[in-house]
Parts: sequence; C-alpha cells; structure tokens
Amino acid sequence: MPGGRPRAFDLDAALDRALEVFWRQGYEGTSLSDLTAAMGINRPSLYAAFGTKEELFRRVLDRYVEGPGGFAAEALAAPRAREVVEKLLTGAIALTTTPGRPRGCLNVRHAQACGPESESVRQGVVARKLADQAGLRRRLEEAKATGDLPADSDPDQLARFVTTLTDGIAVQAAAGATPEQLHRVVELALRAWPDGDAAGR
Amino acid sequence: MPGGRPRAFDLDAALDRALEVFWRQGYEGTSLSDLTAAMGINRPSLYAAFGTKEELFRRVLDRYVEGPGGFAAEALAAPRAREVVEKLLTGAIALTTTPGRPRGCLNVRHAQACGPESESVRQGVVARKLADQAGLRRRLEEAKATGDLPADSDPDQLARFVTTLTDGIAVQAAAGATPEQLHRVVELALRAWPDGDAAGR
DNA sequence: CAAGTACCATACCGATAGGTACAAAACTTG
DNA sequence: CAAGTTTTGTACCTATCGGTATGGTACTTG
Repeated sequence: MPGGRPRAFDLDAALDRALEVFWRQGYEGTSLSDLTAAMGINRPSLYAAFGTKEELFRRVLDRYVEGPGGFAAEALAAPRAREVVEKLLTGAIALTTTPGRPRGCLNVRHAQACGPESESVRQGVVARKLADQAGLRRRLEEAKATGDLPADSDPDQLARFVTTLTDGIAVQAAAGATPEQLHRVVELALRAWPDGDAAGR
Repeated sequence: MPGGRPRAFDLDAALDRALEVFWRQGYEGTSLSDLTAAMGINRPSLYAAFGTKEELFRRVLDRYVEGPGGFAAEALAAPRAREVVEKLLTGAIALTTTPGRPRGCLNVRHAQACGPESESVRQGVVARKLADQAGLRRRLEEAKATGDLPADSDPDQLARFVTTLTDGIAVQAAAGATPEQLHRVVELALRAWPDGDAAGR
C-alpha cells in the first residue's frame, strides 16, 4: 500500500558527512546548521532520517567503529598478544593522524568533560570505551591461558596500559604530533611488554 | 583622584570557582550563567573584572598551572630523571582523580576538537601543552648530558612518551579509572624507562 | 489517473547564548 | 559633605540554539 516520495540523499553518505563534522568539531561545537550544511540536507530531513542531534551522534558513533575504528576488531583477531597490541597501537596512530581527516579520536574526545546537557552523550561514549577495553582484557586473558603471555602477567593491567597509550596517542595527535613521533613512542612503550624485548632495541 | 566603590568579591576566589566549572564542564559546555552562578557575581562584574569568557578562561588556565598543576614544575626540579618522570606520572594521577574535584585534566580536555568559535582557545591550550612537553625534554637533555640518562637515549622520544602517558592518564581518569589502577599502569610503563628496571617488577 | 504516502523546503517556535546600557550604590579624595 | 570614580543590579540587546508546523512535491500502488 505505501509508496511515497523517495529520499533524495544517501543515508550512509550523509552519516559520513555528519561523522566528519562531529569528529572535527565535537558534539557541543557542532550545530544543527553545521550538520545540515555538511550533509547537504535541510533540518526536517535530518530529523526524519536520524532523529535528534543526540540520536544522530549515536548513529555516527556506530559508523565510526565500523569504519575508521574497524582496525580495533581486526587487531583483536591477531594470533599473538604482542601482535594484537602492536596493531592496536599502530592503528590508533593511523586513525588519529591520517591526513585529510580530523586529528584525534572521536571517542577519546567525547569521554571527557562536557556541559550538563551533553552528559548523557558522554556517558554513552565512556561505556563504549570501557567495553572496548574489556574486550582487550578478555583477549589478553585468553592469551595468558594459552601461554601466549607469562603466568604472572596481569591482563587487566596490560589492557589498561595499552588503552592509556591509545588514549594518549589520540591527545598527542590532536595536539599536532606526527605519526613518526608516535611510532617511536610506541616502540619505546613496547619495551615494557611482558614477553620481553621482542621488537628489540 | 581615584577611589570608587570597592569590589564586593575576592578575585582569586571567583577565579577558583570559574576554574571548577570550566574543569567540570569544559569551555563550550559552560555558559556565562553557569559562571556567574558559581562565582556568586553578576554579569557586568564578571566582565569588568575578567573580560570576555575567553579572557576569563585564559586566566583560569594560569591559575590551573599555578595551583592544581603546580606539581609539574616541582617534578622537574627532582635530582634524577627517573624521579622527575615518576613525580610527573603520579602527579598526573593525583591531579585527575582526586575526590571532590572534576575528573580529568583541563589542558588535555581542551587540546582536542572544538567548534570553530573556540578554536583560538584550543590553540592556546595546545601551545601550553607543547611548552610543557618541551620543558620536560630540556630537563631530560640535561640529564643525558650529566650521565643521568644513557648516552644512547633520546630525550625527545622519552619526553613524548611520558606526556603521552600523562595525556592517557587524564582520559582514563575522565572515564572513571581509579588511582590504584593508574598507578599500576605507571609501574608497568616505567619498565620501558632506559635506566632499567629500577622500580622492580 | 486518482488515492495514498513519504519527503522536501520555507518559515517559524520558545529558549538561551554571549555581551552591554544605564542608573543606583558605595567608596576615596579634597 | 560635595565631587569624582568604580562597582553593582536590573533589564535588555541581537544572534543563534535545537526542534517543529505547514504545505507543496514526487513517488508507488490500485
């Protein structure tokens, strides 16, 4: 029975434009006008397709982890724990310093202080971040169980160590650090990794 | 010649209130009404005493580094490089997780993505962060020159490593990490420090 | 090609943003 | 205590915020 006028824009393309703006300007620094201008649609269309600004942002977060943040899921699938963390760290550098896209990390940015009106958004981002960190911890627990990590190692500590580094990398990138500089930081940091100095100095 | 009605509030106390609000809510998430309410003064008084919102924020940044951020300058004065970085890292944990104050770091938060209207604020914060990092690098260069760090060590890399960790600590704190968890991260990270495993595993 | 349906565009909503005009109030100086 | 100076409180400014009502438009279905 239904039919209706067809949508004149592509949903995913519009979502990508919104992601770009939120990534570059932050949730609070982005207005509906910024969004509609970047997405090439007008306000009612945005509302009909994505709901409120906050709902749109949540959909953008999904797109972020599926797209630019997809390296993380791939990294967890690496055979050895050391590889997992190397891929996470180098992936974080690429994510946050690739030319032509905003610097820094959408999640890291939005896990931090914001006005009361955006607090629910922040909470959602924090929850995602904690879930990611827990996923890494489980991966490292598995590695420990199979002997891929020493018996006296602490997966929770190790996972938090890696996440602290990726968080720091995102901040450094936002402040202008180059990928080369960050790769050297990672190289140094990995000397603390419990399977010894496998990447060698 | 001059005289005039005396100011009915304390400048530094008002600045501290403003710091608290900016720290908790971020520059963009804080309105003039939030500020005047917290400072206990009205709008024209705020303007007369501190200028625009942006000028007030810059004064708050100064107060931040002199007050809560003061540990950093003290850390640089420690006799050995290892002590310097230990104090910086543990100080960062205390700064960002002390109960009763906002979680996270004012500088780290504001070095990241924001709307175009706040971009000049962000640039200022980034400049401060880079200056701090350069200060640490010079301190480590000095340590290397005096043999306190190995001859093959790289002060720039080491300074960036430590700053990446403090940045990451701030993000972790904002996401709810406890001081204990972060101390264990620091303990692990210090195994990568070039003077060896001085803090022991 | 008539009926039904979903989308698009303009124009608008109340609320709030940062910032200020103005006059009353509280002080110092002569 | 009069003149001059600075702060305070109220009331208001324009611009923009996120969100929506409305009516025309383009399509699918029968």
